[in-house]
Amino acid sequence: MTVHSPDARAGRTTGADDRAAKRDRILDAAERVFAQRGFFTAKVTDIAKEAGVADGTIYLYFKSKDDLLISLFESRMERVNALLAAAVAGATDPHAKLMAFVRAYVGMIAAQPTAAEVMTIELRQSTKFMREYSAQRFGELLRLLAGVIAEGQAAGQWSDAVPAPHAARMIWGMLDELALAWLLGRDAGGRRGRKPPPAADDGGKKFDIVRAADWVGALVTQGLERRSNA
Amino acid sequence: MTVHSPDARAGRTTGADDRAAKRDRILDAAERVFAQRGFFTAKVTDIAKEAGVADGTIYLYFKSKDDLLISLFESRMERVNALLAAAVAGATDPHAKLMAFVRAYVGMIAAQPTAAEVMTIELRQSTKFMREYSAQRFGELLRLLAGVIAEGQAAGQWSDAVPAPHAARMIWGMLDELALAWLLGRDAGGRRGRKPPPAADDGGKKFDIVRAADWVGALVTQGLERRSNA
Amino acid sequence: MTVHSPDARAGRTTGADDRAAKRDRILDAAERVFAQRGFFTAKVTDIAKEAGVADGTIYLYFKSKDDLLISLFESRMERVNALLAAAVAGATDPHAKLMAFVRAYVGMIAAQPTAAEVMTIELRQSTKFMREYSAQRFGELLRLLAGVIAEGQAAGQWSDAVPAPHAARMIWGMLDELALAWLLGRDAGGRRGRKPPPAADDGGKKFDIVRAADWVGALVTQGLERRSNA
Amino acid sequence: MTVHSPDARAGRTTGADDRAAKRDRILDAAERVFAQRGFFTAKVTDIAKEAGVADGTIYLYFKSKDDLLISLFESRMERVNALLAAAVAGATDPHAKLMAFVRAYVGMIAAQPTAAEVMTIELRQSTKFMREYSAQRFGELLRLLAGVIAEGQAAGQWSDAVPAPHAARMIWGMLDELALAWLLGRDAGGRRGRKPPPAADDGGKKFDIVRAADWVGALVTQGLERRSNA
DNA sequence: CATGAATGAGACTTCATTCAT
DNA sequence: CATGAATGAAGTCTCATTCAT
Repeated sequence: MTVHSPDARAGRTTGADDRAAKRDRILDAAERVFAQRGFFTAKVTDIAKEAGVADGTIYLYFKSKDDLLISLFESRMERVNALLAAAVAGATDPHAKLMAFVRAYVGMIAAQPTAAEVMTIELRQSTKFMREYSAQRFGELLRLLAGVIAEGQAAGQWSDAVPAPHAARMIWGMLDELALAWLLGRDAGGRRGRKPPPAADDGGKKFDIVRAADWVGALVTQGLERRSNA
Repeated sequence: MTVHSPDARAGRTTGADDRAAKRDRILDAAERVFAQRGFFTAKVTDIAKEAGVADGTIYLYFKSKDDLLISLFESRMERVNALLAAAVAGATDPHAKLMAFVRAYVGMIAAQPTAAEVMTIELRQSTKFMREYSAQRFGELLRLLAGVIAEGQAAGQWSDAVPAPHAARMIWGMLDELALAWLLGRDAGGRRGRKPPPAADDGGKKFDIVRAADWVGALVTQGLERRSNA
Repeated sequence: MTVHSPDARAGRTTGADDRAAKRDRILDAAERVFAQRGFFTAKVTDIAKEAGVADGTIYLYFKSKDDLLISLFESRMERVNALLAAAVAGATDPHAKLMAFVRAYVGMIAAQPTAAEVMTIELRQSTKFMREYSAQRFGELLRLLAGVIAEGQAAGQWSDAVPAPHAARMIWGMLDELALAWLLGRDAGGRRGRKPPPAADDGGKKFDIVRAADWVGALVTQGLERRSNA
Repeated sequence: MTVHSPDARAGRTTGADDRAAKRDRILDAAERVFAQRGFFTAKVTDIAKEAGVADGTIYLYFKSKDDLLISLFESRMERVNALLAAAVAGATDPHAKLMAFVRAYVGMIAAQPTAAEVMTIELRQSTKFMREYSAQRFGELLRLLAGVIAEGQAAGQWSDAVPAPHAARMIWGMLDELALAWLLGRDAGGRRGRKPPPAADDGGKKFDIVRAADWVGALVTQGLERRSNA
């Protein structure tokens, strides 16, 4: 039976897998198109074309354009959270966990800039609805990080001057801003050829995002102040 | 008062002032509507209604909806940059300058949350064009902050492990993320009544944004690590 | 009929034919609406309604309202030029060719007054752009006619007191003006019920446009002057 | 009283004259703007600016944009009809009258091309309403010409194979088409730099419109045919 | 399931006209 | 009379979504 199924050729397996595969193809296409055009500017037709399906097909897999956006966010966020959780789980003490988190995140940015661009720029703040929605999902990520901080504070290793949840926010803010700067700086000048004045560096031009992990580590753990005994 | 001015009668101001005043009224209205609906969702009609003018009047003051957005951004950004510059100028040593910057910013957020919401959420990443455009304007702010950092580093007071421009980015990221958390937490639940699970605090709920200045100060200058000699 | 054509079932034509057919339906509808309301006064909605399609459908077949106008002009002009060329080709000597041209044209006016009205009145001089555009297309028609004149002049049959291209223009002017008079006279009084004073006939009231061919023939070949030997 | 009137300076006379003068200024401005942009494309603001008055002022002299169009048409048509009538009145026999008519018309075209452009192109066929309206005014002109023809026919000088009113139409058509060709050819290539293929002359390029009077004379009186006894 | 032509609500923007000054 | 800022109706065009094939 499977042999004669039109989908059985080329090693394809079940219909359910086919369905999932096509859904993923659409999500990947949406990611590319959103990254290029932005969510509101992106047209469903563009995504369909990029995915190699008909416009109507999109609606067999997603209820609406909004639903597609949310599903994409969901999908990528799961991936991110899983990766970060694994990184943290692979370390032992709080400091190592923090660095693992930071390194995992910047590594991901560097490895998948298109996905990162969509996450960092397009998906986050598109609509009020999305904003509230994403807050929940980012919550997981933030709680993971806050857990690490709290652990370090509980161990007496880190100061508890800053409540762990807010410290987590702040660290996340650093990472996020660095990611944004790197992503926007990547193709600086862009299609408009308009370059910002190169004289005064505002940190927005090409730099090594992976190295930025060390900056975050340095700032977060030791701060700017020179240690008297260092 | 002087009766010979053609516009002085009946307390009327000059035509130029009238024009600027109405322009401002439209910008204020746009700010409120963008904050409520988001840029793409906001309709020109809504803004006109909010400003108490006819639809067509908008186009006597702005070339297009895009132009309105950019003008709003420009206007608010000037205000922000001026305020921060003044705060920094009022302080003497790098540490005081940094704290002045941070306090001025969080104070502004607290004082004008609607404006802050638009700046932090809507205006920043609306379109590719806007993104590039805003990058330039944020550049000013970042260079101001980077200047303070560099000054502290040059004075030997602060470590130069992190290049000043990137340190500025990171500090900005912290402030921005805290602002975002506070702004979204302010009316959490929103018009959809959907509340995030209250159990695990992710730092997104009501907190005192002004107090957050101290957190930033603490984290930036001393880091998390407990001083050996403290 | 042949069952193996994938589109032959149920008498359906090919998709390409469908597309062309609907395009034509829209053009026909536009012709009627332009004739009735004029190009600038005609609303896209009117055309859509007349064609029995949705507004948006127009834009699946034409880039803009302007494009629709141009396409209509193009379509009708091709038809006219082909008909006139065929008429001329079917005659042998210059005089016969001239009369064939004239008769074909007035015949067309009589047979398709709506199309003629749009060609003669609406499409010709709508915009600067259209004007330049149409000049090119009318050029073909004028060159055909000029060729006939030149042939007669070369054969020594006709005087070359008037250069052929300008003679062609003049003959075309006669035809055009007669067509205009007839078209406007057809439904004189129109929807406003305002009738021109019927006393003095200015040639604008109902007359037989087909007979006008003989007038053109008479005037063009012999002029008004009575022949001394006639 | 008149001395102190603000309008009395510079030899200006009564208020009524002022009013008429400004009305004329607006009409002249409208003529220029219509010639340049076309009736539908021309904006009332453009005309006001060209006339050096405020937008609202237009409405103190004309009921509407349509009224302005009609008044302009009226004004220019009166001038044309008066001129042609005078020319015809200055001649004695039908042939001379005909040539006087023709020469007066082409002379006018050559002398006032802007006015001619508006008459020939813009004003004639703008709207259904205008079309019917202009038919009446052109009627005068056509009746004048038809009178000349009829006179020649009555004198036995000219064949009555073509009814005078229709002969008048045809002659008018020649003149009109020549005028059109000359007007459009004047600035051929125009603002788009798109030149029609120069190879095949269609009579649309620069020629002497005044000489065209002779062509009309030749064609109308003698036709194309070579006289056997010539 | 897949297609993609068709739909039609709704957005932005223009511009003739008005009216308070 | 003159002004010109304001009005708001109306038009063109877009694009998410549907549904017959």
